[in-house]
Amino acid sequence: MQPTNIAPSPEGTRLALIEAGFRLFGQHSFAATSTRQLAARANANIGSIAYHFGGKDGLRQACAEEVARRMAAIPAAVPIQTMPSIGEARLQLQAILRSLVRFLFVGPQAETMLPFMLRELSENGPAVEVLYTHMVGPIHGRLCRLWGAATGQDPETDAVRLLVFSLIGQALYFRVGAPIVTRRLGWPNIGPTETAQITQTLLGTLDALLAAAERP
Amino acid sequence: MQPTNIAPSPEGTRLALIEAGFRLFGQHSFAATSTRQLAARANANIGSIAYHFGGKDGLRQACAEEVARRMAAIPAAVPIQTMPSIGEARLQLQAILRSLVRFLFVGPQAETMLPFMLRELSENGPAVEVLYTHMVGPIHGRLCRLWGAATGQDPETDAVRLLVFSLIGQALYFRVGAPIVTRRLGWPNIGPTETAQITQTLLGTLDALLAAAERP
DNA sequence: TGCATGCATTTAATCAATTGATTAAAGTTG
DNA sequence: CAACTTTAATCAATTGATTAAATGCATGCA
Repeated sequence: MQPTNIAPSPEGTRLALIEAGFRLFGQHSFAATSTRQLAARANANIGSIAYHFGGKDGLRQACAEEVARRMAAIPAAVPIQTMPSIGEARLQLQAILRSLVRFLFVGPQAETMLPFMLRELSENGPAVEVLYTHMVGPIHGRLCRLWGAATGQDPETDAVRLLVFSLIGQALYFRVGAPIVTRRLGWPNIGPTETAQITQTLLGTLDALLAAAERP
Repeated sequence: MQPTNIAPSPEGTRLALIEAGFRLFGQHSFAATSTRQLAARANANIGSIAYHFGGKDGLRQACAEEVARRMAAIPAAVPIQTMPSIGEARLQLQAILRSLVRFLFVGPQAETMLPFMLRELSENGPAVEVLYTHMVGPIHGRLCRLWGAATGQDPETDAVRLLVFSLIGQALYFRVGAPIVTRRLGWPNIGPTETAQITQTLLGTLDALLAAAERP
C-alpha cells in the first residue's frame, strides 16, 4: 500500500475536526463520541462533519489517513545502512529503541495521536491497516534485519521475529499499561526522568538478549 | 481492598447478563453496546438489567466484581515458597511466566473475560481497580521477590520493578497486539503451537536477563 | 393432596433524551 | 457574480430507563 496520494495537509475547520477526532475518539471511543462533542471541540458546526467527511465514519477514516500522513513524515530518524558491521548494528538497534520510546512518550503526537491509534487497534478500526503498513511493518522489518546483522542469525525466522516483537512489546506495554505501572512505582506521571528509566530498562534487556545470542 | 464480601456466584439470568457483558463490552465497548443487545444475547428482557443491576453501569460494575471472583479462584497455580534457593527461584519464575501465557491464551476466560479487562484498562473503567489489586499487584510483587531471590538484587528497587514489568509486558503485548503479530508471522490464529513458540521466546528472554544479572 | 398466599422475577409498553444525518438558507471569499 | 463553506432547524431512529401487569414458584394451611 502506497502512502496514499499526496493529499494536502488539512487546514481550518477540516483540520480542527480531525484533531478533535484524535482526542475524543482516543480518549473515549468512537461510539462514545457524539458528532456534537466533536463539533464543539473543533469550534465547528455539526453539519461540517457531513460536509467535509460525509459523516462520523468519514471523519474516523480521515483521522486514520492523517496518522499515515504524519507517520510518513518521520522517515525513521535513524539513517539506514545497507551493510552495517556488528557493532554498528548494535548501535542502531539501541538508537531505534530510543526513538521508539521517544515517539511513545514525548512530543505532542504522543498526547493525542497515540491514544487514537491504540484505541483503533483494540477496536480493529480502519486505522489498524495504516498502523501496520506505515509503522509496525517497517520498524519491525528493519529491527529484524539489524538483529540478523548483529548476531548472524537469519532475520526471516519466526524465532527472530518473535524476539523483535517482544522487544517492541515491552516498550508498548509501558505506554498501554501506564496507569498500572505508574501506580506500582509511585510515579506521579511519566516525565523525562521516568522516560529515561524506561529507556534504560529496555536497553538493558536488549544487551542481555544480544549477549545471550552471542554465546549459545 | 478485600476480595469483597463472599457473594454467591450468580446464576440464571443474572449470570447470563454478566457473561453477555463480558463478551459485548469487550468486543465492542461499553458505550457501543446497547442494553437491547445485552438482553438479546442473554436471552433476557431489557428490564432485567435494571432489575438486577440498576442499569447499564451497574452491569458493568457487576462484571468487574465477577472478574474479581474468578481471579480469586486462581490462587497462583504455583505454590509459594518462603525462602527458595537460587535454582528454585529461577524455576518458579519460569513456571509463573508459563502460567501467565496459559492464562492469556488458553481456556474459556481468555476468550471473553480478558478482552473485557483490556477494554476496561484502556477506558480506565471500574475494573481497573480490580485488575490491579487482584492480578497485577500480587503477580508483580511475587515476581519481584523471586527475581530478588534468583539474583540477589533488592526486590524493592525501581530497576527490578521495571524489569519485571517489561517481562510481563512482553506477554501482554502478544495478547493485545495479536492481530498484528499473527499477520506479520503469517499465523492463522494463536493455537497451541503458536502459544508454545511465544512461551519459548519469553523464557529465552528470562534466561538472558538472568544470565546478564549474574555477571554484571 | 389441593389450593391459596406471598414473594421474586420476567415481560411488554411507554417515556424523554440523545443520536447521526439532512436540508435550505445565510455567509464568506476571490 | 460564483464557488465554496458555514449555519440553524428539523428528521427519524435509537438510546437507557421506567412502569404496571403477568408469570413462576416455593411455602403454608386445610
